[in-house]
Amino acid sequence: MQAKNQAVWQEGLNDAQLSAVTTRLPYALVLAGAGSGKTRVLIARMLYLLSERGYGPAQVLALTFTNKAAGEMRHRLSAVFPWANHVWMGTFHGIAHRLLRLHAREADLPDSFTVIDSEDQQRLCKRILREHEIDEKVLSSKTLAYLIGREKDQGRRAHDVAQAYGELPWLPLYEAYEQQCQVSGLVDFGELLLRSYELLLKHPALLAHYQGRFREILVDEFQDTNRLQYQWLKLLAGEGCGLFVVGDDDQSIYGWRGAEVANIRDFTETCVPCDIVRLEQNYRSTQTILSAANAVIAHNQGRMGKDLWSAQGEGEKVGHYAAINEFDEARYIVQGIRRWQETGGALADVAVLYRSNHQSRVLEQVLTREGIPYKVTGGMRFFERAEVKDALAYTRLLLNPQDDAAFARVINTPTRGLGEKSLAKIALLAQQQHLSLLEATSWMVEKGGFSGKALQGASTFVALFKQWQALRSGDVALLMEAIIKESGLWDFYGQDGLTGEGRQENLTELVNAASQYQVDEDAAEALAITDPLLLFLAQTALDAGDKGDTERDLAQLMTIHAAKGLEFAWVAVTGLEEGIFPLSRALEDADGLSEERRLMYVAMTRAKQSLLLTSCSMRRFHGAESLMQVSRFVQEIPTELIQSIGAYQRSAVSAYSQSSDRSLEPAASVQPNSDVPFPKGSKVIHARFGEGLVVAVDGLGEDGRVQVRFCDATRWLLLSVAKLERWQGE
DNA sequence: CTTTTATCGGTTTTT
DNA sequence: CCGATAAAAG
Repeated sequence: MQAKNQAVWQEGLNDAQLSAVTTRLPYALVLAGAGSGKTRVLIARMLYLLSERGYGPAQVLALTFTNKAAGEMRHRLSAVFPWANHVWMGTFHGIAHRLLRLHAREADLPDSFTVIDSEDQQRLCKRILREHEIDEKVLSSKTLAYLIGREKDQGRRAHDVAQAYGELPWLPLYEAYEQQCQVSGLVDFGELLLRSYELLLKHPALLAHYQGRFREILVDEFQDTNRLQYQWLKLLAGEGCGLFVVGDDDQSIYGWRGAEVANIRDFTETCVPCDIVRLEQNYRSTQTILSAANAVIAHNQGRMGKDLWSAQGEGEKVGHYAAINEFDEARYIVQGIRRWQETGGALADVAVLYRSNHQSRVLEQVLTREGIPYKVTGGMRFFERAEVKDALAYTRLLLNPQDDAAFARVINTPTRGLGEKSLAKIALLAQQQHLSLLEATSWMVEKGGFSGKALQGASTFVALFKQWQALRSGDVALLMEAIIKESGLWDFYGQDGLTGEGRQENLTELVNAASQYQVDEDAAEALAITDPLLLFLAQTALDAGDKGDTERDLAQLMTIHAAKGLEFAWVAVTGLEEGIFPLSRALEDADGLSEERRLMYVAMTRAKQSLLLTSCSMRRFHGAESLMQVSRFVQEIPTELIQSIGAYQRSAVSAYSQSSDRSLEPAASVQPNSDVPFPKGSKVIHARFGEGLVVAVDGLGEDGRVQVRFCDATRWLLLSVAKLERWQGE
């Protein structure tokens, strides 16, 4: 049996991977380059510990950053190891959540505490700003939520910040926020970690219990840990527990969210003896793609150092198309995708990546027009949709009447005549009598605190909750359905026409989800929850609810952040322009450019076979057309690795190009040959614009385009699109 | 209190 | 240019 397991975990590992998997040092840092098989190493390590070193399933803890990664790990482990579901595996937040559920009392939380997301957090901040009569122009709720979040990432509460930096003007707001959450039984994402950290710190017996339990903790994507997560990790590990962390400093792209690459260096210095293993063989991309990516990332300072190599041969050159504008850019990408399909490639192997979400708009337009089916990943997630959150807020309030945030969300959704004024009255009473908003409303209904429309609305609202209380312990799906229908949400969204229909669909989907979540006994056990309604809410809190629909053959559109960890045979990275990528606002930070470059590195290393970079010389910004310069990242790729299609662009850039020999000759000087059907100076006829004179040529053959001066204007035309004919005029 | 009109601002987002 | 909020009219 041992021999069989050994065969399983060893299978197909290279020397570096094997040495990482079998290290006997208590601490190990695996610097795993993109596509170097890091998930495989993590799985193998777990199997090795379980089968070779005699660790029990309860003695191992595996931490990831995404539910997806945790799910994949669990899936792959359970394929070879039958007790996989006894291993604690989850996201940092998921495990912290579990600790808080198990020890809610010790953590000073009500059993029914609710996890709130960033939007709820921001709404709460908005309310606090209003209560403190602070204009959002002075300090926006967004900024406040961000500031609080960042401090929690550092492990600092309001009083800690005051001690460290003195009284900052927004600290009373942070304090009010903490208080509000405590009273309402709310826990935000940062709080999950901070509270569970304090839980362990304040209860030595509990800490001793967990430190005695775990013999090794494995961490995926270690470069993304923030200070608090790192402290949390070290506290939980204590003296006797091994730490096996896997990461890549070059792929740290969440610095803006508190991730500290410095944790990697600190780990090697404070956790000794530490085995450092580099995984540099890449099993994903061609050597050309890797060399290009290596060249770009080499411009960053202070790296751990790592050079990826591939055994897959050189492959084709990296393409760079300098488009006229974003429509031309999208059109060229479509052309590339078509060609990929013609060679037998599947659409599911195609990814179009961009720096910011809004860039998907034009791409979607053109892809739709050209009939290429696609899927946009990211953007609005299921459990973030307004209608879904509305329905869940009713549920939250039913479960926990103290939840003022939930109350504020639904009291007038759908509209029932309780606007700003009524809400202020309720809030005042609540504050004076130390009641929750719901209790205050109930009191006012009985004692005649409302009049007319408001009374009508408030009493139906209060009555609804009494009614639902009876369904409270029954079937969650039935309850959800009752809530959605009887609250009026269903009809409310039904009025919205076409968009309303979609919203109603989502509400139906929510009812389905409710019936599915109830069956998950593993989750119930893990979170030590018996109340089915509470279990449902706890489950949805940390879950985006996206269903990966991979069954259909669709091209994938997503931000580079969303693409991390994924791979595609054919990849286009768009908007490679100064100001877009690197993003101008990101450059304000000291480390901003480095992080943008790491993002570029991540983008490039997604590609297995074919990598196309595109840039526009003109882009519609906030309404106005602006001239763009090609991104410095394109310039950082050695000329011999790149095939420029919009050649004239490259010489026009210059501002960031270090050496002039890199820029190509202007395309106008390209000699006429069979690849250039309309050389400069030739006369052409266009079906719509009429007669014209070619004033510039760019690119070759089907990829090419020409600039033609017609009688009314001068236009760039794609040869693949425009039907030009030679005009043998006099 | 709700609907319309003006003004403003505009990254990335695993949890 | 678009979408999200804030004052002004219904």
